Amino acid sequence: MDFLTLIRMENHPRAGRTFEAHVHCQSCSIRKLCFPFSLGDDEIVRLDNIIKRNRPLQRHEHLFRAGDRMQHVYALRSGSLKCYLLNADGSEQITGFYLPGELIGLDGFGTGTYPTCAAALETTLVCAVSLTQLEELAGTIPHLRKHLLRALSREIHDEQEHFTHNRETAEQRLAAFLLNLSARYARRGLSATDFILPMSRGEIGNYLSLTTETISRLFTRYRQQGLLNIDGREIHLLNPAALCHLGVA
Amino acid sequence: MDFLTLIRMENHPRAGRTFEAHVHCQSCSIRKLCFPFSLGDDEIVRLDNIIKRNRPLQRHEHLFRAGDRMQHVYALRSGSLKCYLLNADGSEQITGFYLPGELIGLDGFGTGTYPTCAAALETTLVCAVSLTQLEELAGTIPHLRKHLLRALSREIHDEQEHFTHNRETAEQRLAAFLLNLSARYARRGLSATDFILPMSRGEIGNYLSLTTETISRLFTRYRQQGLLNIDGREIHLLNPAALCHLGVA
DNA sequence: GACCCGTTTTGATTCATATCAAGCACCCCG
DNA sequence: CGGGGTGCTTGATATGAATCAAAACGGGTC
Repeated sequence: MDFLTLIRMENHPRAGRTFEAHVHCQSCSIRKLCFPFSLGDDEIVRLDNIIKRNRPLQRHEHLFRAGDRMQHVYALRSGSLKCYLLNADGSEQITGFYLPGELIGLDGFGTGTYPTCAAALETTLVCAVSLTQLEELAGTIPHLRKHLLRALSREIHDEQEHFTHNRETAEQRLAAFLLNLSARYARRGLSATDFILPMSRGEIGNYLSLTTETISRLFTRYRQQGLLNIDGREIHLLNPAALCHLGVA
Repeated sequence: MDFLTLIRMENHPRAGRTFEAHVHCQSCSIRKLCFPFSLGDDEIVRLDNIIKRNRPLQRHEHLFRAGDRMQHVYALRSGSLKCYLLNADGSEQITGFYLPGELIGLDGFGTGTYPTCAAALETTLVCAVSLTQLEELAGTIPHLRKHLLRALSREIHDEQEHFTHNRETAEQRLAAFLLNLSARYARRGLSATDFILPMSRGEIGNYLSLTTETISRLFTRYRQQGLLNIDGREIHLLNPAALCHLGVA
């Protein structure tokens, strides 16, 4: 039995059995992240009723692939995953990394099929929300309707920001990326300065339109400048302010 | 009186007076582009009732600015405009160009304020849809609800595609840009091979993360290769297939 | 017609990052 | 314990587009 499997079983002792039994939106610790608005008791139950909890995905396993019919929107419960487009030549272009509480698959509304593939970066749990039921529910719960529009809209803005960074130098882009991750971990109550990168240097590079080599060199340079310590995927930000300054300068 | 003003008056003889009087969604030639789904007579009237038609915007005039409270979503009726983010240093990053039938301002749902500025590239007419009324209407017209999600979702996908192009060469990116414009004009019943670029070389460059000089050099190169003719902003695609091939290769 | 200002074109040079090429570290596995 | 795979690091070189610079063009104004 390999290390990952061990970890998985430790975190999720009921792996292999269904997860329905003991977790409900009513008591979910990250509900405020997925659906951050007040719902009546009745409404929460209706939301909970249409949510399926899938067995855990393992590293490299796919949640869906580009072109699959969109039947669910997913909320990430634990772990992390990446979404990527497939280029004509078969290479992948990572469009985003997702952390707990974030919604995945919203970009499928446009055509009714997912435009991207979604793959787990580590052992990952998601909640699946049936599309047809979600759309119905959106008709009767104005808050939910508004939230969906917001989530989509925010994703557009994120893409725009991400795009804008492309005109900056490699140094600035990586700094902005690290700070973005840091802020997202902090929102989840985790350390803003110490965290584990769930993705490889190559994946970061792919996402930022840089090469593995450039990412690696930049980490070395940051380390030499005393901005951070990094050992493998374990990162410790020593001077977030300076990193931030890089991003702006 | 300058040329632009003349043009405006010629196209829009009622400029200065209200436009409400004579145009309705019921009879609008591009309604299928803004809201491309079947509505009952009653529903069309309800949609039409919440739409305001503004006086024309002139070149460089703004529809809204980044940070403005989002009170309307806009449908472009004629002309064209650009949306851009303001960077910390005050420079602009163009996030998109809009043609008739396209919806503008959807990315404001996220925060309730527009993240971008929107400025007319030429004399331009828009229909303004009140946000609160649109949200109400979305509650009762499922098609409309679905369409909004679709429009947003599609915009995400467009951003992703646009982003992906960033890893390609300048030559490929400009080719993809021209073909994209061409396809959009064609959808509007206009020529796919002959059209006027509503934006400057600098604006194209800004949008594609390239410099004015590079855009200019590329146009010269395309011309030398017999791919197109271009005179000022008047463009004539001679070999779209080869241009397309560039984009893929 | 003379001048001006913004846009476009063209050329020479520079620079950031990709590419090519090794070597290293770690982990799994036999 | 040794072999092989994968991901990471480091170095040398190449290159595509930016930058700097200047000239050409067009339209608008006086």
